[in-house]
Amino acid sequence: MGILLWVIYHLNRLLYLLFEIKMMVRTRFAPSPTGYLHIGGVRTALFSWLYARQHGGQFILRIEDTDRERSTQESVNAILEGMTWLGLQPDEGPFYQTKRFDRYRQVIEQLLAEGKAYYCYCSKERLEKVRAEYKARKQKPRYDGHCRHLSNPPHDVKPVIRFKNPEMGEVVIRDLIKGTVIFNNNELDDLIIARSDGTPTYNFTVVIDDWDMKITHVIRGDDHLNNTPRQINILETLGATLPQYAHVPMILGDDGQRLSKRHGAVSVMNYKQEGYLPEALLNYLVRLGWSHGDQEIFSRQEMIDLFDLKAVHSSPAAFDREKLGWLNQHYIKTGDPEELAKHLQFQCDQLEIETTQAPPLAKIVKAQAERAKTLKEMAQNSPFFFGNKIEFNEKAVRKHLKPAIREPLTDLCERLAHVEWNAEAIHAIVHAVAEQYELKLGKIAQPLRVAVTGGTVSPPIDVTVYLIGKTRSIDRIKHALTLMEEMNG
RNA sequence: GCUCCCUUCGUCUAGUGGUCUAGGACGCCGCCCUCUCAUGGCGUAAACAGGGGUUCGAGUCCCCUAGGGAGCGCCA
Repeated sequence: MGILLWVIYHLNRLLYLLFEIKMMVRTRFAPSPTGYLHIGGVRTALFSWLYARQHGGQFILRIEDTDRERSTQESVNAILEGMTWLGLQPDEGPFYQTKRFDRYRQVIEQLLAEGKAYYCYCSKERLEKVRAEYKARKQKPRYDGHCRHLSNPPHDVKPVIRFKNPEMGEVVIRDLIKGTVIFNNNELDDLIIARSDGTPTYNFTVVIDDWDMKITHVIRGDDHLNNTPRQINILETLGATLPQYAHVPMILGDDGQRLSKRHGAVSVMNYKQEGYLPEALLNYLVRLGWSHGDQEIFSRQEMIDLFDLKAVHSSPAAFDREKLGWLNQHYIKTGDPEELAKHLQFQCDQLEIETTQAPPLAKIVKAQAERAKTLKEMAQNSPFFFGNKIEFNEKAVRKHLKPAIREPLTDLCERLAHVEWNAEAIHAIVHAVAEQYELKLGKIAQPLRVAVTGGTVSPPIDVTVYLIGKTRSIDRIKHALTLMEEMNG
């Protein structure tokens, strides 16, 4: 009996494993290198990556560079750089479509031989005319199939090659996000699969690649939903198994309009420049158009475990920088200070802030985490920790460095000079001086703050003074005292 | 113009016919904490696009309208 159970158990496991192998998930991200990698692209890449990770599958990167005019190596580099920064490394690739022209040619030849594609000699002028005619008849502009049955083609024009799209019937897409979407074949026309120079076009190369690369789930922007029926028709003609489709809606700007440079359609690397953390950006993006109950914070592993294409909204979502900022600060507050210090160093380098005089950056991170939404902001808000010289805020000086504070401040300075340098001791001294002169804590803390930072805003005064360091603090207080003397004669 | 997609607080969303006098989060405003600024805690205001159905009952299902978006290239 025991042996029987053992056999059944392992048989089940074997079946399960076989099923898993058969159903091995393969997703892809297929950008065209005609610009930077922007936030919308990152989100579809993230969804694809998550889906592959969750199912123990592969995530493939494919560069769609068939448009040789507009594709650039810089763009490819920008895409690779962005994905590396975010930790969305592909398991396979990058594959370049321009290196697969032989394969495309081969399939085109096959389609031609089987009468499933044909040469089209129509001039651009004629095509335009035909389109205009359809439009005039209040129909969708499209190709009229003129060259489908051409008996004696002209010899002086280089033809394009068109795919014979079915004229009847409909294409039913079972989209994982959009649901069932139906297109009538009579809405479609015979699309060009090879240009007159022989190079293949997008709608064709995508199909061949997804097929060859055994992509099981095509997760992409919903601007491709309209292309899908054409692609399915080609796939079916080729006898290929169809992948599952998931069309994710686009991201809108904060004004609900199409994302433009003004609101964030900038390179992802721009977010690095601005001091955002990859985990914050990813967390923000995964929650844009997708949710798991009321959960807002997702670690990378949680995203992988919980992400679900079926829970992705079918409506577009607006990009909200405020919320990104909140998440970024969350990760600044909860992250490893040593790790964050590297990011802060990066920002200082960007801003040409000298950090050799500064206390350990990890300590600055700890002190400033609560008052910075980005690392860039943190670097900009901490000049008094970095340099030797500080700039006095005139208004702050006038308000807080009044004659009455001269004596307590002098006293304070004296005591600081003889204390063991740590935040607790400084804290005790500030309190003691306040008590001695019967001042509210603020009446001594603020003048001290102005003296050592030049302004009225900084981390708690004991921590601030501690981090600025003994010598620099005392020098600055003395400097402030002489300044006061000059002011008041 | 045609085809397709979309529509819950300002924004991201929960909600899969009754538990919704619609919940959470960001933001806003207020209060508390407080040496500043923040953080944190508490709280207020704030939405089912409109109209018809179906149903005992609709934010949830169906239809129409309006509004928004995408596609209609020898671009991807």
